Amino acid sequence: MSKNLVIVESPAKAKTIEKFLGTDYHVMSSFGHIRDLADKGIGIDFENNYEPQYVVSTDKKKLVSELKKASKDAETVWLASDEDREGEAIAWHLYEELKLKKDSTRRIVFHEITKDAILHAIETPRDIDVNLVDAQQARRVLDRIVGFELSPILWRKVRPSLSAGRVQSVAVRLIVEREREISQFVPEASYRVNAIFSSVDSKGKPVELKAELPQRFATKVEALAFLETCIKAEFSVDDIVKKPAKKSPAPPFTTSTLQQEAARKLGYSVAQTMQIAQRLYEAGKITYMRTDSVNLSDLALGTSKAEIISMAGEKYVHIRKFNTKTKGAQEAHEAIRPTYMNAHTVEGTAQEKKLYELIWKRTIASQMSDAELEKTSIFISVSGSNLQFVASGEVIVFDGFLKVYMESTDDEQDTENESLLPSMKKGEKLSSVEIIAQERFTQKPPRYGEASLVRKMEELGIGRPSTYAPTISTIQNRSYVEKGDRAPEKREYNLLKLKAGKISDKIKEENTGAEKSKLFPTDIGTVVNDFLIEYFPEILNYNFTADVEKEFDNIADGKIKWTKSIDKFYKKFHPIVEDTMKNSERKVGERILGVDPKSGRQLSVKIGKYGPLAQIGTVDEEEKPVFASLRKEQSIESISFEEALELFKLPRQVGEFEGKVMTVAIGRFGPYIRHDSSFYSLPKTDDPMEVSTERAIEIIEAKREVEKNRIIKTLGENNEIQVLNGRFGAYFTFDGVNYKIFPKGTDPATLTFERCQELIAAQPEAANKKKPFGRKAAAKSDKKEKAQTKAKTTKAKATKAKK
DNA sequence: CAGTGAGCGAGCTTCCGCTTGACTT
Repeated sequence: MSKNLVIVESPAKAKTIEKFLGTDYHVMSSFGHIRDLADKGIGIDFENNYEPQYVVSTDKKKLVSELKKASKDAETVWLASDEDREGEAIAWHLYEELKLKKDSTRRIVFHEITKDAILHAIETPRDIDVNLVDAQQARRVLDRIVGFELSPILWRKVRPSLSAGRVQSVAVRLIVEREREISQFVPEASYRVNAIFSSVDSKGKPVELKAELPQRFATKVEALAFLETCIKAEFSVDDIVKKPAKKSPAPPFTTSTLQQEAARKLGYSVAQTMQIAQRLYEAGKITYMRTDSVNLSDLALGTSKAEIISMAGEKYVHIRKFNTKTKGAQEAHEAIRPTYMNAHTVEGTAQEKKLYELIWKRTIASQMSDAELEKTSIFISVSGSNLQFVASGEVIVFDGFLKVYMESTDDEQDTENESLLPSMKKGEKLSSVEIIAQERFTQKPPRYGEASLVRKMEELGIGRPSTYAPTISTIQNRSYVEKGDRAPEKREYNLLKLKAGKISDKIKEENTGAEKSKLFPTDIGTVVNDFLIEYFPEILNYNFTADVEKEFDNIADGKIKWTKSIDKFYKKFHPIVEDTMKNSERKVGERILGVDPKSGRQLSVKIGKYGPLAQIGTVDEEEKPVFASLRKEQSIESISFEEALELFKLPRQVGEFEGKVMTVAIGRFGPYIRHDSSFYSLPKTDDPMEVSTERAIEIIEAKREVEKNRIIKTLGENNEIQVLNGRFGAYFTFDGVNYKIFPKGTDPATLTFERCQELIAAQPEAANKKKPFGRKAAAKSDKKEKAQTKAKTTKAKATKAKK
């Protein structure tokens, strides 16, 4: 039995540390927090000075009893959770729950997992910082109060099962407001002028030079006037300016910057990035992946230096210490870096390799020299005008860190690759090849993607490295926000071109506004957001978290008692909750669009039981209202009167077939024809408003034909196996499960019952190999989770009933 | 697997932050 028990938060960390400490130390992991506020009810005793009611989480019961046993057997227990607010609280909860003794308990901390750091920590133990623990209790209780008092208001006033909270509601707000900025955006046009000049170099070889006019023209008249003067103008090199410039590497990765770069460079979602990073961490390949620190350990700096020298030479080394700029960063860990800097790559899946290499490059680059550039600008004067063209070029004099890594940016539209310019002399005459004035429009603000939302949240100090990915899935799971694409729209622009002394004037077309994998607010998200902003502006304020963080700091510094701080908040907050519950109106986002010209009744849109709907008439009229669902891409906020009216043209009857009517409508899976209680999907090429009787019959018969050919044969005494024709070729089903037929080229007609049994036996492995990511898997796990909690609650109910 | 949208109003839902598995199609 070991004399010492060390408890850390992460099992991977436990494994590493145990190696450093030797046989006298047994290292165990708490797997994060071991207990939390009680889940039934609010878990806070308001009568008793906000006393938190902590319970050991059900999935931690077994672990806690193991820890308890191990702590009893040990002479000394070392609480080595992270050195931040949550870590301190974890230590305290362990102390309380394991009923540890003060004399035999030590609190130690280290921010890097190196032998020196850990041995040093063991030599310098301290007590649990009660003030820091209290700051965490205040954080926890505040979040519980906000979440559990706001959510029920939404259940009553908007829709059941909704949620609100300090972090998620602000995240949704960002997206709703961005969407409004975009829809209110009015693009402004101006004319940008580019020119191509030609000359000959010293050897008499012709060279071309691209230049741009820094000024833009507001109107076509001005642009045209400038081109007119260019017809007769002489062009000459007025000045050549060379300026040295520097580029510095970005700091090593934090959780947030890793998520952004992995999204930009590798196209991963934030959840994906975290899953892959977790695997690399567990395999000991990288340091901890949930961190807000850009700091590297001395060990890492040393090995990086050695690596750079062997790779590129001494002059590429520039050791740097980065400082975090992030609001509220707690810096309990190092930056995300490779464990061993000399490993340029790792074994593993393609995704793991790519992410690892990204981390390796970023880390190495952060310790490399600046890149040195020379920027050249050639100013070209135009006779008869005081405007000047500018040609700019950039040459890398010394590549420095660019040898391994360049950070990406979000706006990749300005990819004018500035390169080497031909050498020119002052006063040199140039002739113009062509000069183009192109109408350009100001850009809409971009929608947030997952990673750019994380960046914004981090900037506002909202959320923590461990919660970025979960928060993003929460707001999507609650259907406040949807990830989606937007097809580009065509836009006309004007192009004026001066060539060979003539100006041409053309209208051209460009694509604009295409978006991929961006976050869009849903109607329910918008309605909930507007409701919360109306009644709880303080909580939804972007600075709310920053303000309460200051308060928590004061608690941590011992300047104020946590219960006092919470009391101050609650006394203000709770009355508003009560008042809103009593006096606010139900919010369904109703918009009245006008009057239906046919019936003369009111046309409106709102959120209904099953989602957004349009409605003709009102419930208080004698005649019942008529309803129609909004299409997937429509929203209450932006739908027009005409578009809403259009919805009522379906379902529409398209005639009779075999004595039964055929109706065309649009359902969850798109347009369909219903006939004799069967459904027939409309091909994309058919417009549901136009489909004729003949065409509808054609579609029905086509599907029947496919159905007829679907069954190849049936096998087994009760036909329990069916061999069928599917979209991807023949397959067979048994007991509701589909099975592949192999080897390839097998004639399905020759299959026997016995052969099918063999194939069934062979399939489970094949099915297990493919692990799909994404919506399906997520929806599944969500469902399961729900089922589990349901089981839990029914169980709880049963035990209650027994009592 | 495609329709619904009043009601009797049961009993349910919900937060943030710290950690990893547990499941199948």
